[in-house]
Amino acid sequence: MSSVRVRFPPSPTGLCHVGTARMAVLNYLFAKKNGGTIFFRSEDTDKERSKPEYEEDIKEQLMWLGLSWDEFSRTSELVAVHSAAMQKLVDEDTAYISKEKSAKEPGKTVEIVRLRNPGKIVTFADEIRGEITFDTTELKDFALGRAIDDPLFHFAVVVDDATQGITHVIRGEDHISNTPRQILIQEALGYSRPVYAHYPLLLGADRSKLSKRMGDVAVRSYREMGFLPQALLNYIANVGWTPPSGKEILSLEEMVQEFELKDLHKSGAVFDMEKLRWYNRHYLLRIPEQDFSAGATAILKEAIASRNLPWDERVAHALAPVIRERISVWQDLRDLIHEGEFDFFFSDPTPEAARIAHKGISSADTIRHLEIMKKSLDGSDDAVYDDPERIKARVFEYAGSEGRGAVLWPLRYSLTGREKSPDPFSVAHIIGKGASVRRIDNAIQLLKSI
RNA sequence: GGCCCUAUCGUCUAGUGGUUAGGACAGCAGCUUUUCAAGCUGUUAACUCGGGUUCGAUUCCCGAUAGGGUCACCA
Repeated sequence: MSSVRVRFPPSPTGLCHVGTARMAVLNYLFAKKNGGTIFFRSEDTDKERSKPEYEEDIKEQLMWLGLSWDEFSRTSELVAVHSAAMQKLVDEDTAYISKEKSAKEPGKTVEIVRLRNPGKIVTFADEIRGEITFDTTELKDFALGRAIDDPLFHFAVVVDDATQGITHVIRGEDHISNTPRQILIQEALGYSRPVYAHYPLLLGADRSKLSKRMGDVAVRSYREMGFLPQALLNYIANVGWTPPSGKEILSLEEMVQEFELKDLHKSGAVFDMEKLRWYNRHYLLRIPEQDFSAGATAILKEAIASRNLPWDERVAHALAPVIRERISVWQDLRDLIHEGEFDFFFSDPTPEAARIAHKGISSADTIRHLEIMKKSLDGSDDAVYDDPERIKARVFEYAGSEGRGAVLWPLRYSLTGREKSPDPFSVAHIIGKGASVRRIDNAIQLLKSI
């Protein structure tokens, strides 16, 4: 039994697409599970649209996801092999050169190489879907190359698959209709047939093939939004495949252990951003505190600067736990800051006097409560501010006896100037003693002035 | 339109010739809570339709319908 050999055959005509990443993951899992070899084949047969930077992006994003490959080839560099194969077909009269008017350049005549289609019925076994049969007559004498030395996609694919000894072709179902013509080329060339497995496509919200029109499809975009590679990898592998264990959260190693082609689904699946966000939050919650803090600080620093607020390293660091509780993806943090949700951590808020008192509580009582809070917080030594729980312990008994809302609402509102925010203990901890006391005092003065 | 593929909650899915058709995300409710977020608990919601086969079909077969893919001198 020959060993397994699979391929990642992206065409470098655009940034790495999530569909490309999914193709790579599925092939990777199958290869690793079976101790196989992976060929990364850059299919740059379209000279006009292929760009080196796209090839770079695809490699970069796949590596970012944690994938790897064993061998690399570039279709354009194998043209000699393709030409020889095509020439052989022409010599055998299995293919012929046809002089035609150029479809691209009006007026020009070109020599297209076409296969003499035997027009037979082709049946192939698909590992996921069973037997699939086509009548290839309708394919006519399809084109193999724009010239003997300028192969078209299907021809190059077949020759490269055979030359590289590919045993399993695992690709999206959009290639099912391409399979019979590739088989015709294979047979003309006398190659053996690989095992085929066509998995379902990733769909947009409208259930059509995921495309740029539906929003972000570039892996790079997800990376820039702050999705973690494990989360994206886990998600794209799990939509369209269910491991026997039924687990939803799996590491790449666990996926390899569980992978079987037969567990791939048959029907297309809608790409669900909410589910992806859920995966991301799961992984974000598990990254080490130090790393999370460093990541949050970097984003905060830039976003806070863009709002022209003074930077405070200590505040930023203390803010990390609050941030972790509120975001699913790093981009959420940028959004939060740009919406002004976190301004009060870096500069004193401007509360409205009328909103300071809790509902149904008089201004006089509120001033009294705030005076006591201020005194209590002012009298606390700095160590108390190291831990929100200690601040809470400091004021909670009073709040409990006087009515939590009556005391805690004005305290929190004084500190944040917002109807909605994290709790006052966390806020006081983060902004520190000086700012806390100052803000409470501001609120008291504001209340007295009306 | 021809050909091909597919069909279970809104979404991703599990599953079986006899089940209270299970889970996850989202939603909703409650708890907790000064607010928000988080967390915890509970909960709404599905077998596309019509014929067969069968004692019995969500499950097997056929058809319809719907959705998708593909029909290049793109990949």
